[in-house]
Amino acid sequence: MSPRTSDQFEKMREDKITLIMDAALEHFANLGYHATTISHIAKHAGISKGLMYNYFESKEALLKAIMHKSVNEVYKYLDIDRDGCLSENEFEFFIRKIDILLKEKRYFFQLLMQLIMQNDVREQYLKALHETDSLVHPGHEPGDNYYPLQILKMFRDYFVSKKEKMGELSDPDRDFEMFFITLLGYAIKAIHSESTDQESDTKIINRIIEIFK
Amino acid sequence: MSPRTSDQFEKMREDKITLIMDAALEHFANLGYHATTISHIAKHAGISKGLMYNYFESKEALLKAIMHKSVNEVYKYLDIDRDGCLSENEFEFFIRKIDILLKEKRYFFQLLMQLIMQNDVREQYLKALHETDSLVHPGHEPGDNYYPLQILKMFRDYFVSKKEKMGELSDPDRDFEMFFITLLGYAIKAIHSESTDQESDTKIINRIIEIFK
Amino acid sequence: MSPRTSDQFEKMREDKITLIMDAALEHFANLGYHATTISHIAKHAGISKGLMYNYFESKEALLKAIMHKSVNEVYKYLDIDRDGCLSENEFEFFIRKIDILLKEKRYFFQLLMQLIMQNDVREQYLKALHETDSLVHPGHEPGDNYYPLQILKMFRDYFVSKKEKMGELSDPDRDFEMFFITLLGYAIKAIHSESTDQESDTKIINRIIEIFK
Amino acid sequence: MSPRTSDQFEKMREDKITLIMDAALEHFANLGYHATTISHIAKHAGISKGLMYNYFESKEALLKAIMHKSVNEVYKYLDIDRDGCLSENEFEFFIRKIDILLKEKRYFFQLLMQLIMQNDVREQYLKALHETDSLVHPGHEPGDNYYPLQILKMFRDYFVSKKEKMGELSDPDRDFEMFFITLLGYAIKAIHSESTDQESDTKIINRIIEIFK
DNA sequence: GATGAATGAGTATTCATTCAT
DNA sequence: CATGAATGAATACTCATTCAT
Repeated sequence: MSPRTSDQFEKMREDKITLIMDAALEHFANLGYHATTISHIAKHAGISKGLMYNYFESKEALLKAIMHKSVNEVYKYLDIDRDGCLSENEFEFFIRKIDILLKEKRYFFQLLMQLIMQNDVREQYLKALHETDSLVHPGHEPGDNYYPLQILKMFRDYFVSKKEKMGELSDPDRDFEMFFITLLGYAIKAIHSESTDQESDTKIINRIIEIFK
Repeated sequence: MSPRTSDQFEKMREDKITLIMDAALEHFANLGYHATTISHIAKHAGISKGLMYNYFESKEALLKAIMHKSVNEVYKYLDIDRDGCLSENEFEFFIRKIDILLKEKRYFFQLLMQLIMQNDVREQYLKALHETDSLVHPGHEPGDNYYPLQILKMFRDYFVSKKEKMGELSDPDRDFEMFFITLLGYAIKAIHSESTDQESDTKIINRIIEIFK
Repeated sequence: MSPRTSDQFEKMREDKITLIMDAALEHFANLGYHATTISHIAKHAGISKGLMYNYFESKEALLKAIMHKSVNEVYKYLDIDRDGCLSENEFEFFIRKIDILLKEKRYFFQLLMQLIMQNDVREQYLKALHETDSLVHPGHEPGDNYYPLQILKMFRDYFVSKKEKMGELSDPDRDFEMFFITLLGYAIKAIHSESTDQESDTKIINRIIEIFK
Repeated sequence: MSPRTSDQFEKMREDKITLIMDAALEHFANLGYHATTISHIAKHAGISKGLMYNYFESKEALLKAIMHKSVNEVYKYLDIDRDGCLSENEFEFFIRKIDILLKEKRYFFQLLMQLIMQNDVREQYLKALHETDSLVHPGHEPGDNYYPLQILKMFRDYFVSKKEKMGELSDPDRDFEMFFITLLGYAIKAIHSESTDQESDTKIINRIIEIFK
């Protein structure tokens, strides 16, 4: 009888926004952004088409909101806000964390990969990532694009310092790139394989750690 | 003004088809299949929209024709129609061939990746690959999907026989998968990096050979 | 905390209605009826969309209420409910009153002009004016459309009687029409000119009086 | 059988564009821009909705094209590209021309008036008129907005020079403005009166000429 | 009364596909 | 064979109106 309070409205909004984003992310991941219609999303979220536009200005705004939120969640989970330096144990820990993320946020990574595969989107998206990165780690300028993402830099540093410590003859840039492509390949396989054969995946993760740690 | 022979006509037809397919492949790779319009393709190929429909039944038929042709070209180039067994030298040779292919058929692989990233398309496309595979290698049935692609089987066999020969303690399935994801990661990086830093790429390829040969 | 009397409620109601109508009139005048949204109006009036529907059945009902109210206010201000006959001084007085009205009710006249400019609305609205006119002056039937508005009749009569008195050779119908279009042109200029250059306007009003008095 | 020539296509395009613009202008004038739907226009023009977009980028582009074309036609008909100075005979001639224009291009002027009545559109449109004006009369800069339209300037000059010649005590600015609002009032009445009572109109036009010549 | 979330019919716009020439 | 005008179904988006609280 009495009108809803501001807080109640806020709660409703939050819930609905989450509902819509989840439904949209799933469809975007499965069908691709362009092939996904607002009708699809609305039906799957159990709302009317119009309601989506109460919360998101456009289909593209919805996509950006999803990506932004997911990227932040990933950042938060990875917790890279430490000294920016990896010990060997941290290295292993990180890789296992990433593996968990890949599976928990499978839809996000599927969508991310799709977007990155599109030449026109990739450049634009990488730029946005830069900015997010700069915001999270204020030490870096938006223009500073040698190591666009802190997390990549951290891993590269790991291989550099590893060489120093070991006095090895290895090439840290090459090692880093080998590590990067191996992880990339694993990620793609992991997020797209239907039967999550966890045992097989664990073997691979262990092997990656064994090789690169 | 002598009437053209039917051979000449056939030649013109082929040229036109190639023209259209090339234009379409480039756009599909850059913008994605859905975001690419027939108008775009036609304008870029220097023909009218209507003409496209003289050669291809639909946009989807065009896509399928492109994929079919490209897959065949790749098969042909890789020349896997031998005894199906890899020696060490052949292994190295293969990887180097694949690297060349990735760069020469960059647009095809970019498109292929995009398609494979889409859950609904992937399944369907993998099935089609099976069939192509079966056609090329009549020993296999379309339903037989343990080794969907001969080429994959060949590589797995390589790792199996390597173990046998070496009497090593390695796990050939794991090694094969490590090899697969490493190559996959490399492929994605190679086909999408703007500046084809050949030197850096060669380092990686050499390292891959060094590790897995 | 004593319960409000129904008079107090009625007063609040009236205030709210006025608030909404004022906000709506301003937006209708600036953007046009169709381009103005209920959301715009509600936000500008500082109320919710839903509340508007407590006071007005629909957007169109709101428009009609605004027009009705404004027309009545204009009628009241012009006070044409006398003997229906204009002396020369009354003529001058009237024109000056109209000038004041144009500026005080600028938004109303802007909206009125917009509506009148639309062929489909004009006819319908003129009919409604007739009825209002008939209500105010019960001597006239709704169908009687020779002198749709008493005020126009009064002015025409003025020009007729002026001729009679003066014994001039003038054509009262033509003079009336000249007067009408001059005032119409002045009105449009006056209500739409941003910088209300009162001096210049007064010159014109004086000139109009000089010519037609 | 043989494909159409470029010329044939061009002709078809021109015809269709004219057809669409005519249908659109009529509807815009009758219902207003916002209340007119593309479906309305398409149905009235006897074409599909989609076809409109072969010729005009958007509904707004269609409106602009119509206005641009009409303004140019009016300019051309009025032929103001002479010495920019009006003799008394030319003055009379002009007014009669304008009267003809008002009736021949009734829909355009109805639409023009509607647009000008909308505060937000007016400013924007006047700016566009400036530019058109500057293009037609290259002596004027876009920024020069004292006399935004050559045609207005010409008339004002007429009243200035009239005073000089006559040595009268008149105020040319006031006279010009009286002339302007009279013509404006006449225009509005003329383009909106259903029964084109030509006789009555001619009387008024004659009177206007008599007064202001 | 008051709120703003929710609806859905309606509108502009796009684009694969057809077809007369 | 070749053209591009033409179609219409589908899609993103808007907004007056309703309704649970």
